[in-house]
Parts: sequence; C-alpha cells; structure tokens
Amino acid sequence: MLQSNQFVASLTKLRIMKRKTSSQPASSTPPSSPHQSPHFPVKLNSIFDSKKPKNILKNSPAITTKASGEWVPLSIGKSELYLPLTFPTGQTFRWKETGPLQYTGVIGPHLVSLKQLENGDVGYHFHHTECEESARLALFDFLNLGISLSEIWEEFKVSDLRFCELASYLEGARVLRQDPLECLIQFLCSSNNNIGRITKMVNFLSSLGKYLGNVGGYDFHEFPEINRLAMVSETELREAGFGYRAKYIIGTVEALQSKPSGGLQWLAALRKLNLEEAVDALASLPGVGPKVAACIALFSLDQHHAIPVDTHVWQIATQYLIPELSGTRFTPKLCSRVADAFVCKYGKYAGWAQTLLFIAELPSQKAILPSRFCDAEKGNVATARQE
DNA sequence: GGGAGACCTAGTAA
DNA sequence: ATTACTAGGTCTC
Repeated sequence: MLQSNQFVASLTKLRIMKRKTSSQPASSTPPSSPHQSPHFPVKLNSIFDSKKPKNILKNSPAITTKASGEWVPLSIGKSELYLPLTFPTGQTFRWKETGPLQYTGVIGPHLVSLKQLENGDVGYHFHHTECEESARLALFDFLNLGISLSEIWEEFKVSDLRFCELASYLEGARVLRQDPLECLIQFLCSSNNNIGRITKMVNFLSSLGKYLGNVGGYDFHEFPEINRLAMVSETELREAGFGYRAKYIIGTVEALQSKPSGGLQWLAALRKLNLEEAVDALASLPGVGPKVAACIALFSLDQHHAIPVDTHVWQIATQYLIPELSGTRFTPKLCSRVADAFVCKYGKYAGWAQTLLFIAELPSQKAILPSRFCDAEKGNVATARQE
C-alpha cells in the first residue's frame, strides 16, 4: 500500500496557512502570444445565440487577462508535477500553452494558469474566479494532489529497470483528475484520430460553454452542460468536421440525458465502481469502446489501474511485458491481456506507469531521450535487452 | 464469438 | 500528381 499521508498533510498545511511568507519572486510572464487563436465556425454560435440567449456567450465585456502578477507556489516541486509532460501529452485537449512552461485551462468555472517556476516548483494563477478558496480546492483536486507521484514511482522503479531509467529523464508526468463529462466527450472525439483534429473538435464543443476570458490569444470557456450539448445537431457537428464521430456525440449525450439520476450523477457514480463495472457502463454509450473507456476511467474516474491500450501501448507491451506476443497483430480481444500484464507488473497504479511509458514513445520525447531507448522500436530484430 | 470492412479527414509516404 | 496508408477505435455484419 501506498503512504501518501504525509503528502496530503503537507498539502493541507499549504491550504491552511495563509501564505504570509512574502510571495515568491514569481517569474511573471505575461503570455504574449505568438500563437494565433484557433478559429471555429462562428455561425454556430450565432445560431444558438438566437435560440437560447441564456448563459451562452453572455460574454461579459471581454475579459482579456494576462497571467502577469503573482504565481502562487504549490510547493510540490518538479518531481510531483512537470507541466510539459502532463498537459500536452494527450490526457486533455482543453489546456493551451500560453507561455514558456506555462499552461492555461478551465477547471469547473475557474480559469487558471500554471507555470513551472525557476526553482522547479509549479505556480498557479486564477484569472477569473468568484471564490478563490473553492478554486484552489478544485485545482488541487484536478491535479490529483492527494496522490504522491514520487512515491508511486519509487515502487515502479524498484520493479522495473527500464521505468527507472526513463523516469530519470521524464520526471513529473502526472495523471490528472478531470471532470468525467469533459473527459468522456473529449475522448469520444479521439477515436481513430490525431491530436490536431481532436483539439479542433474539442475547441468547437468547448466554445458552446460560458466564456471566461482570453489568455495568450486563446479564448477559454466553461465546458458546456449536457443540455447545452444536446442542442447541437449531428449535421452541425459533421459540418464542423467531426465525421462519423458526430453521431457518437449525439448518441452519448442523449443516453446521458435519459439516465434516471441525470447524466452527471450517473457519471459521477462511476467513480465508486470497480474498474470492470465502470468500463462496462461506459461502453454502453455509443462511440465508447475499450480504449476510450479506459482513458475516461483513468483520467477522470479514479481508476488508477485502467490501461488504455492502443497501438503504441501494444508496442510497448509486446516489447517489454509479453514478448511471446511480439510480432502478432493487435486485436481488441488482446486488450485485456495487455491490461492484465501492466497491472501484474505495476500494480494498483499501473495506469500511472503506463502514462510514463506512453509518453516516452511520443516523437517529441524520443527526440530528447538517449538513443538506446529508441532502438527496440523499429522491430524486434535487435531486442537486445538485459540478458 | 471474433474477424474483416467501413467510417471522417488531414497529413505524409510511395 | 494520384494512390495508399496512418493516426490514442468503434460499430456492424
């Protein structure tokens, strides 16, 4: 078992003690944006504005914020959270890079920026929030700070030499605790798709939510509620480039609306089930198969040993975990086989281990890893491992 | 039960 | 310049 008590304790302390210790010198970086803000078809917004002028885009006079000012330190250090290995690695498509080592996103109703400070720690800054205290709680929750990354990594390192080596280069790759609805809809968009287009699709849906502000050239919105999502037609989604996933969104939103307890509550309840039950429940939604279900389970439902098995993970697994299957083709049936192998090797937090191994396979990371980590990838020609 | 095909689309490789 | 294939899969025969 894992003892993260001290860690939680220190966090609690952090929360309780009003930082009277004069605020960090804070490397403030107003996010001047070299980025151009993504564009969405504007027509949809106007269409729906007329239908339901409610809380959609009631853009209070454009709050254009800069994350200047103070970065409040989380006091957890880089080993607990390194932003570039946590945010742009496929867990969420809602956060944007708004500066050097700086990412901005929305948690519930709160618009927040995070920045890796010069001392390695992470600082946060709320742009738009009505209650600083609840925003902070939401942030800690979202960052999954109740779990000590370094503690669980210690166990992985002991049992796996390769993990140990990779970990020294890829410190701070944390698993987030996202909102289940947001996570579900995002990964519905992800099937058989690439990050660029997924991001575009997620941006489109996000823009239906309440506008919160602009940071670094990006507009940020609360994630739209189920009823708001239900107002979009399949045709509109297709026109927005969703392809066949349009009907997944429509179908899933309808299914959620029809839940007796309400879709939100139904989703929230999945956090209390065991992994298999949660995955089965998710898979009852159109467009949710084993891979997507595992992503949602791991990234939003506290199912820390869920393993999203895709082609990459299949490669990893057949190379290092179940070499007897190397060379064979990946089929959905083998999903559970792979997942089992990961859990067997890494235990309760296998999903967290998988996350690091997955990140190590990304082209962006391969580039900065010593070449010996890449050798085995080409094929199993020279699987020269420790023998 | 499980193995092929089809499905949207943009980007890259032949 | 076309064609084929891939990319964080799922659904349907």
